[in-house]
Amino acid sequence: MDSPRQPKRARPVTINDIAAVTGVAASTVSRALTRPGRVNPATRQRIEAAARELNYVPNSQARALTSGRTRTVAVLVSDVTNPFYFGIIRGTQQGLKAAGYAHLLIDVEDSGELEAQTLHRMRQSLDGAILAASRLSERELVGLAAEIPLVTVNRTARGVPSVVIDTPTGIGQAIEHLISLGHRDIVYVSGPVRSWPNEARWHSMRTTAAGHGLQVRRVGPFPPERPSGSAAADAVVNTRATACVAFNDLLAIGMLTRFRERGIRVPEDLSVVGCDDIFGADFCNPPLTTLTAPIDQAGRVAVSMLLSRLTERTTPPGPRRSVMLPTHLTVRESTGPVTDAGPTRRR
Amino acid sequence: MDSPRQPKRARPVTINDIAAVTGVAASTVSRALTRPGRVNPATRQRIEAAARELNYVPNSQARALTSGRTRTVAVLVSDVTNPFYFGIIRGTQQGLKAAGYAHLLIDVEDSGELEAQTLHRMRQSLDGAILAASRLSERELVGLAAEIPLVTVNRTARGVPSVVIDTPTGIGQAIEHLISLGHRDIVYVSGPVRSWPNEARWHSMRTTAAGHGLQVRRVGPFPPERPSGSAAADAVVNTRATACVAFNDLLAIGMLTRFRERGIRVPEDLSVVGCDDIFGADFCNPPLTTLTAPIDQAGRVAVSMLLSRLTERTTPPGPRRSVMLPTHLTVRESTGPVTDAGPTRRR
DNA sequence: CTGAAAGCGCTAACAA
DNA sequence: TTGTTAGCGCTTTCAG
Repeated sequence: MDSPRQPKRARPVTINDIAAVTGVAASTVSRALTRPGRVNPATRQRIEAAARELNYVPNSQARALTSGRTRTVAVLVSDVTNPFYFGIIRGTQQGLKAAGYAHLLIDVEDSGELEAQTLHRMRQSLDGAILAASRLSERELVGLAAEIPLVTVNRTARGVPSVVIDTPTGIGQAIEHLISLGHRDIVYVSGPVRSWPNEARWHSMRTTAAGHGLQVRRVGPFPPERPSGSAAADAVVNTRATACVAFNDLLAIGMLTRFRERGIRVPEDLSVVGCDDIFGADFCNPPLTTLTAPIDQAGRVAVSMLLSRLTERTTPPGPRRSVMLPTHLTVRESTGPVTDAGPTRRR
Repeated sequence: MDSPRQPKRARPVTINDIAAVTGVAASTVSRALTRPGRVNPATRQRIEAAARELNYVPNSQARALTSGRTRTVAVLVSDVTNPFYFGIIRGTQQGLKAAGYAHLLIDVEDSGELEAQTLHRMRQSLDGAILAASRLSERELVGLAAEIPLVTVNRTARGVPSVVIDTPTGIGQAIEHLISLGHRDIVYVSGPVRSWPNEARWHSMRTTAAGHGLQVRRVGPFPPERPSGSAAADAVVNTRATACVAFNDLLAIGMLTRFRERGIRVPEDLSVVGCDDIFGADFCNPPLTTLTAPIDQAGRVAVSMLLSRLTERTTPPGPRRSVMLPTHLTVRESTGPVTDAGPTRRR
């Protein structure tokens, strides 16, 4: 017959074409393709054969229009530039692809407003969304969660499922590691004060130190980026502390560079601990002692929580509303025993 | 009236609701919203007011169904894990967001088959796609390009617009840099042989060296990942060359780690040059001399080429079918003058 | 088990 | 300038 081998942007094959070829109604084709078993095995086979023959691909817009499901999930990150999110992107990509969902990547540039707006506008084209590092208020988050299924990462809100990486507990380990090396004067290099993880880390650090009869100080806040490392490093040196814990690896790596410039030796003059264990933390100079966070895993878990919510019949109080992923301290070469030489030494 | 503040997943507002409220036909609402100017300014204002009032959000599936345009572009990478693609993802994300397009991220895992299949299946839900590091054959690529607008990155195919990063020319610079440092025995650490950039780099290296009366050798191929750096490093040492150029930074950084383990000093015993200048190349140990590639820019340019094709009325032979982006050599600390001590020295 | 028919929300002729 | 009328491709009652 007339099957001109799909010329440029040819009219795509539809279920009607299949119906015509097989001599059944379009609705039967639809059923055969979406709910086999609800259809006579014989006709089903004919339909499937025809579909294959014609190289049929279902039109997802049309499907979405009637079914309301788009098989698309958005992943919102606050800064595509930050390697931390690479892990999230990787993890969610893997999870979603395995489940046959499309992965819509959205950079909301640290703007809560943009975040809310985008989510609201896209709510009809999404089955759900994963929010990594949301800047939204609890109110906004809860409101949005009523519009569209949401899972947050490293952020909690009443009734919103979340996966949080337990860095605070890890911070406790880090502090004990430093104390065991003889450090008594430890400073926290703060990230954005409005960020939930930042405050949690600082709180945990203070508590742990207090448990050992120590007081800790804090410098900053600094934008959690590599260039801020310079100012942060200078601030730490100025405190005369012998060790510091940085909000994240990016900052810590930036600091390392600055210490090197200033002739301050790590770890001899100063011990440095980072957070996250991002790409690069193991090959910087010196390799960074850091809190290894299961970032990819967080992405995968977030996806599976979201998808299981989507496939639930109704909305019963899902079993695991929220999961906490443990971190562990990875000791490399940026931490060492405290020495007589103070951190103020210069070459 | 009855505006119950959108309860859970409420029936979304449609143009019919707006039509009812404003007392015009649905088609007028549609026009007012998509082609203002084709409608009476007064009624337009009433419609816009009502739309805002009701918090109307157009349904993109429905729009796509009739208009055929989805305002979605897919970005295919062959391995989300590779930092090189982070740059592409960043660049495309920025470009697409600025133009109001959605960014669908797809990892095709180095499989040409998966690549072709995915593209074919999604062709109706995409306005176009950007292929970073395609593994498809020329034939397949040209075929697919007839189905859906395509732009390739670092890959060319007849009639398919592309943006290619001119690393080969940069390689020439790198070789001259090494020669000027006194190196006469330089080896290429090969990436995947089926990869177009790999062959181009090798070819350029050979040609440049020949122009200086030098012969170069090649070791590998190695998977372009950090862990392969160990084997690559050992292979290079075995050649007794005094300098090497690696297919990419990932491999080079992996090699650096291995050299360090074996007590081989870089650059005293051996000079190392990478390619791409990915995140980390500047803070590894020692900081890597490498060919800085404008990766983000490549992503942005690819987007703008694609979008300009999409908005062209027909398909006239677009002015710039293909662009070439220059690279430059960034000299850091992994290259230095050749010394008497051979590279075979061990601690 | 299958067919007919009614939309999903929107756009695009074609009239008026 | 606006309204009417068809669909886009698919799913989903509701009959048969």
